Parts: sequence; C-alpha cells; structure tokens
Amino acid sequence: MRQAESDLVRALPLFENVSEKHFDELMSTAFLQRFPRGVTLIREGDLPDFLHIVVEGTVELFASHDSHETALDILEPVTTFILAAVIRDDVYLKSARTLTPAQILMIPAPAVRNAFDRDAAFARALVNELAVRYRCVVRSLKNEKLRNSAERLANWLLQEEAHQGNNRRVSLEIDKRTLASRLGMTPENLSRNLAQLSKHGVSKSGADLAIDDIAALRQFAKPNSLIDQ
Amino acid sequence: MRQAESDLVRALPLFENVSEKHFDELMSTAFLQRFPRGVTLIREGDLPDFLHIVVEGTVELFASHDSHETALDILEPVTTFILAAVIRDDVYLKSARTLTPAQILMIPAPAVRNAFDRDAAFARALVNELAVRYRCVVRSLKNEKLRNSAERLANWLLQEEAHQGNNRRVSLEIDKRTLASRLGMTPENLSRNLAQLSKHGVSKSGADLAIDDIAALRQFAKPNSLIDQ
DNA sequence: CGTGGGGTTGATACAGTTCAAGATACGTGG
DNA sequence: CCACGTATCTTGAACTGTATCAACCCCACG
Repeated sequence: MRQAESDLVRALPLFENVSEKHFDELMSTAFLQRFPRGVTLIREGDLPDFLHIVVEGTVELFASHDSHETALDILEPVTTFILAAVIRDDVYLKSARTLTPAQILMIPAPAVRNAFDRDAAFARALVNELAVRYRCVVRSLKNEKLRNSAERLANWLLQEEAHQGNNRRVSLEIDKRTLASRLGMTPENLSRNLAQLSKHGVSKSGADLAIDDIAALRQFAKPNSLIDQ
Repeated sequence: MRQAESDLVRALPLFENVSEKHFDELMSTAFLQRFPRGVTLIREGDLPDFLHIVVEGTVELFASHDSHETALDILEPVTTFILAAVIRDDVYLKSARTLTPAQILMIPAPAVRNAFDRDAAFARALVNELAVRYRCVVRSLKNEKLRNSAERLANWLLQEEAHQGNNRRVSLEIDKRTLASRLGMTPENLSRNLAQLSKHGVSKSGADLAIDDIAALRQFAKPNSLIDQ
C-alpha cells in the first residue's frame, strides 16, 4: 500500500485521533486489493471478515429478497462500509459489488474490534461515524416513505448537481438501471420520470442532463434539509 | 426517580459497564417526567436538549414532509431514542409523540456528551447501541423497498405474534391508523389488507386477531432473517 | 454488417391512494 | 342503563402511481 492511499485513509474522520501506534497496527494487517467491475465483494447473510474501505472506484450496496433486488447506497471514495456488521460481529444485511474497477482496503475484522477495545479515540470516532451513518439511513427511509418516485429523482438531480460543481449540468456516472434501483423504481419508470421532468426545467441529451430552470426543478422537488444532503 | 426505574435504566446495555460514578452523575442531572397521551416530545429540525428514554408507555417516532406524515418506529420500554442527534449535537431528523400516557427519562444532552468523552465503557456501549440501531433502520429500509404492503403487514403479524407470546393471537395495542402509517400504507389499505389475509390463515374480531394457520401465513409473508426481527 | 445490451416507448394490469359514505365502537351525560 | 355524539374503522368507487411485458431503437463492439 502506497503512502498516497495510506494518507487518504488516515485522513478519514474514523482514524483522525487514533494513535499512530494503533493506526499502524491496523494498517499492517490490512491489504489493498484491486477488483474489476462487477465483482461481488460481500454477500448479505455472511459473517464479516474485513472492514472495507472504498479507496478508488464505485461500489453499490444492495439487498435481495424473493428474487427482487434493490440498491441501498452507492459509495464513492473514501468511504468505509459494513462497519456495523464488523462491530457487532454479526451477518451482513447488505451485499456489495463493484460498479467500476475499484481499489478496496480491507482491514481484518478482529483487528478493528481489537483497536476498538484498546483505543478510546477510535471508539469515539466509531460512535461519530455510526451516528452519521445512522442519520443517512433515516434520511433514505424518509425519502422512500414520504416521496413518490418522480420527487425522489428530482431531489437526486438537485443533490447531484451540487455535488458535480453547481454548474447546472449532471452527467450520469452509473447505469440508469442501477440509478433506478437506488431511487426505488424500475428502469422504465426512471425513463418516464426523466421525460416528465422536462416540464420542470430539466433537459437531457443521452447521459448528460442539464438543469435549465433550477427554480422550477426546486419547486417541483421540494427539497428538505431533513431528508436530503 | 424511584429505585425501580433507576434499576431499569441501569440494566440497559447502554449503561451496562459504565462506572457507578459516571452513571450517578448522569442520573443526578436527569429527570423522569410523566406525559399524557398525544404529547409531542420532540420536533424534527430542533436541536437536542435531552437524551430520551421511554420508561413506561408507548412512543411514536414520525416525520413529516409536504403535509404528509409517516411513522418511522414505535417504541416500548425500555428504549432510548434520538441518540444519534444527541451525540452529533445536530437537529432531530424525527419527531416523537406519546401514544399512551408515558414516563420519559430525560438526560441533558451535554451530560451525555460529557460522559461519552470521559467514560470509555460508555463510549463503547454507544458504539454497540448505534450499531444495533443502524441495523434496525437498514432492515426497515429493506422492508419498504423489497415488499409490498400486504407482505409488510403479514410479517408484522408474525413478529408481533412472537412478541406477544407465541399463542397464535395478536391484540392490536395501537390505533390502526398509526399501525398503517408505521407499515407504510393508508388506514384504508390496512383494512383491506387485513381482510385479504383471511385467505392466508388470519381471522379477526375487532382489535383481536388470530392466526389459525401460521404455516399459510408464513408461506405468504416469506419472512427473512435479514429483514425481520 | 450483424449482434447484443442498455435504454425508450407503448399497452396493460396491478397496487395503492383518495374521497365519500356507511358501520361500528366508545365515552359522556342525561 | 340508555341515548347520543364522536372517534375510528370499514367498504365502495374512481383515480393515480408504478410494475410488468413486449416491441423497438440505438449505438458500441466484435
């Protein structure tokens, strides 16, 4: 593992106040692995072997039930995932796969629990990390229960526009089918919803979207700081 | 605050390994308050003043958006709530109201954060508590995204039957309108779904339900250990 | 040039909401 | 104890949202 990646991980809030000694111990047992696109990294129901950190590429968290599948989150660097399962030493509730070629840092789960037991700063950082994550899932749940699919799409567009630099353009980095699943709708429905949004200031040319009238889009989307961001 | 309630709270996993000294400090600043039914305890968007613990009665966590409201959880004793907001010192993402007369233990948020900074055992207990909560919300999100309303009801019945003593009867302790909201449907839809479940081994007489053929109900509900429980 | 996968479009069916009306249960005061 | 008024729940009908299935399109790639 090169210094560049190590620095990226070190800069994570999760490791901010961890002692040099404990951080080095964690990293000495960890390894950085490259995966091609479309690899399943973990499977729901399995017990956790490693804490995973996306260092490069995009990772989809998803879950299946009764021959249906839904995307629960889409992760970009630098993000830890399946932390709760590692802490509890309990089965994963989500599966994960790479959406692009990716580099994943894998820290053995026992090492994480060990550091958690011995390093108070790490334990405190874990509390903060989990609290942030908890709040993210609550937002997702509210998004699902309080909005229809067109509104979810509109708000996703607004967030993505901000994320991509506030220049009134959004380029779709991921499959529309994956985006549809992430937004809780079918690909067909996403297609129709996108077409409908032309009434609310959005125009599209292939994988590039433009927000021509952001006020109109906001009026339709009704963004809410207690759901979005 | 009487010894009985103090003991209940002390027995929570959250306080299990906290030193006597720190626990007493927390409790000395806390107070136990009685509320009638239907009182709003906290409002989403407000900053947290207290960590709340339901000691007696039932509390609904809910959220509103665009003149719609949805129940996110229904809590029974003994349960903490809005822990993540207290830790992060950030606005509540949920509101809470009493569904019955209730006793709530309220611990000032600064005292909680103080104990978290000084007591490593408490910090570790918080990690576990948040990890458990995180996993509960993930289950709820999967439940919403992967099941239709009738299946959610069927699985709720199965869980409730187990919770109420595995005697093939379920009595509705809460309003059907609240239950409907909790299960992500309208009261009308709940009523129709309940009627439909008579095809799958459930019979009803008012607020009392009986599961006459639990195998049939299970077959319809398709319970999943990675969503339920 | 085919071929195939992702995306779109159309037709249809089902799930869920809404609005309105009726039924039932429940607490209160007579 | 009954009658009444109010809440809650149920039922019906119409409508909206979403999924499904099938056909088609389009471009990238062999």
